[in-house]
Amino acid sequence: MTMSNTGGRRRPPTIHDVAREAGVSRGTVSRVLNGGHYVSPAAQEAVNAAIRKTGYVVNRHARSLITGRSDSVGFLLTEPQERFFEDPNFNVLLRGCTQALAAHDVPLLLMLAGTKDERRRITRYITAGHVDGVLLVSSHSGDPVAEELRAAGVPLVACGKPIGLGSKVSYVAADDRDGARDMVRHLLSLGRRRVGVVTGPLDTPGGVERLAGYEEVLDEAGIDVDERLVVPGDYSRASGEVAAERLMAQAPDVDAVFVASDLMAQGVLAALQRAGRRVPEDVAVGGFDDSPAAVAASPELTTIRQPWDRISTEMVRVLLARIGGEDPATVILPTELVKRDSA
Amino acid sequence: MTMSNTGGRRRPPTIHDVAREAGVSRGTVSRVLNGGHYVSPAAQEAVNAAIRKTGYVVNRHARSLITGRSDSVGFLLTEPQERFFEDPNFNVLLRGCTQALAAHDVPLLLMLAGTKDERRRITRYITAGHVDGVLLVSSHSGDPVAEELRAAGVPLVACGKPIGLGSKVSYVAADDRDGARDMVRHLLSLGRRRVGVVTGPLDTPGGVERLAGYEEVLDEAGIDVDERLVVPGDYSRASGEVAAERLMAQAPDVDAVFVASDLMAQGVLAALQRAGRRVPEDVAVGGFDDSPAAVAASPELTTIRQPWDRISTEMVRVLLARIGGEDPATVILPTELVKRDSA
DNA sequence: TTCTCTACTGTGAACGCTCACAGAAGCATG
DNA sequence: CATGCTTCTGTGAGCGTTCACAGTAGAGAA
Repeated sequence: MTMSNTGGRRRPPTIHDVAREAGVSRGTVSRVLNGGHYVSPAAQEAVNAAIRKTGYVVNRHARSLITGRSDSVGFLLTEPQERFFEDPNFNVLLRGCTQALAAHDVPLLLMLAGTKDERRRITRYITAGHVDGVLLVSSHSGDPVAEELRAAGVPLVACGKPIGLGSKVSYVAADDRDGARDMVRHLLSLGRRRVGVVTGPLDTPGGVERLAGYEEVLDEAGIDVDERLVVPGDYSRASGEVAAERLMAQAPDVDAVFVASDLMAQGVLAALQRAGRRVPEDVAVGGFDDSPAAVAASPELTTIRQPWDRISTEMVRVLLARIGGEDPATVILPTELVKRDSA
Repeated sequence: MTMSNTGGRRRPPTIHDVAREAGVSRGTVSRVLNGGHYVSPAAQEAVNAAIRKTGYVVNRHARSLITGRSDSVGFLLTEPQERFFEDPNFNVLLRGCTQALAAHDVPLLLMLAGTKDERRRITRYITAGHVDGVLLVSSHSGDPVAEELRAAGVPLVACGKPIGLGSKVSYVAADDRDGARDMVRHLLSLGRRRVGVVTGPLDTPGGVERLAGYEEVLDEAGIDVDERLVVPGDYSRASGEVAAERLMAQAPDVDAVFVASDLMAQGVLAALQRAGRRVPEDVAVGGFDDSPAAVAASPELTTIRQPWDRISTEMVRVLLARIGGEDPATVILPTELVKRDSA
């Protein structure tokens, strides 16, 4: 009654069995397994046949023990997890990374650093070399886990530009600034001249960049930035409502708003409509993210789409390069303006 | 220029270093690491001090090589991935499993079996013993991956009752039938007597069970099941619309509908309202899942909540027990009726 | 012939750990 | 005093790979 799960599992074949089957030595089998250089075609074929026949699969533990690599990578989320787990874009990212890694036969270990305990455990786990590198999702500044990993020399690729980490960390990000520029240009092209902005948190690169894009386009159009049209937010829906009310109070003649997230834009829509302003007739609204909130909103939000699928494949490419000892360049990917009804 | 990532990483301490530091042998250190039986308090303490001092972390590859265990488990998704990745409940499940495993110091490997190639690769990976067990998310019948794993004797715990797999597979599920009973009883308690049902796909256990619960309660209330009130669906929003139209055509006097998923219920609401029926005044509607669709709908859906957080912790508990050689019982968890506006 | 070079192959050692075993020490029992 | 039992400790072997090295065979050059 205690060994119910052992039935059917037998000792798997080793490289030794394959060598005997193929009539060669362990060394030759190993060479075939690792690229096949300096192996005669005959031996090559014999080994492959033996592998097929025996159903041999390499024992990764034995390999790792000697190579010092684990041939696996971690996917580390240090953000407050609710925010990301509720964001479908996060799912696209996670799925994309998993699949891109699978193509290289590299397993992905999911790591969630919520509590202090978990953070310490995960840091030890990673610095002990149990993974070869880490895909990092963490946008708030001064993340201690990320800093510790960087200091320990763990290959790291961040999603979005990390704040406070040295230049040793590669990252892959959407071009926030350019996305913001596109949106604000679009609003101007509709003839609006009193364009407000609801920013993201300004201790995150995304928040800073999106605001910078807004200012650049106004500059370029010869419009002075009016401080009364700039209102801070924190990406949440509630902060969007508050911001919109402040905006209407400070600058009643506002005729367009660039909102740095779709969630906030939902709040902005609600506040505007409550105040009797029609969207987009009286005030045009542009969001950011192309989240499901964008189509759920009414009117449907014009917004900026980030290329999450490409972000994931690029993150994997860059991380594997970094693990391989290269020093790959950071990647900035273009965004896309999605026109719907709100602007 | 090619070894940028090696800077800062040094050879980590081994069990040997700890033994020397503590003035004991490798064996004693190993015993401390694995539970501390047959170790004197003095040695125990000396070893722990040495571990702290050296910063030693066990090399899991070396351990796995000899124990044959990997001390990791896979989280395998064989469903069409879109469906699950878009479902926030799936996120809760994944997060819950990751955290519950982390508490046991067991890493979770995320595995997505989308294409045929991926399926073959993953099957080989798992049957080769690279993970000790698998948390399985796969509800459609006759899943070949699951069957192969079961046949290979891999410890398996499914989420939801698996169809077509033998009794060797444990599972953890919400009590679909009881949830359905609760909802239909609730509809009857509102005085409704012409209660229809939009079923889920009847080749899934969930679909079958929810329908069974509906029939049981009608029986219990002495009401004959009217075939015209039973309409099939496939959990999608579109199928809900179609089903509602069929329902109104076949049984115009319908005054309540139990819909086997919130998504379908959204479709049902839309069709009913288009036909001029008021919800809940003319027709009461009950959903299932308590997904975000439930609160996004108007009126907000009365629905059945499944305890996804508990499902995940139970899945982990059962899997670890099974890996440990026990034969744990299957777990059925209670659901909860969430009353909102639609019924 | 003899030497060198290239292409290939086999062998022992090592990776860091656990496990089985042997043995020591302490104490009670015959 | 021998014997047995319990509690604790050290040692050697081995898990399945890779890696460095030595060695072989054959081709071409001197």
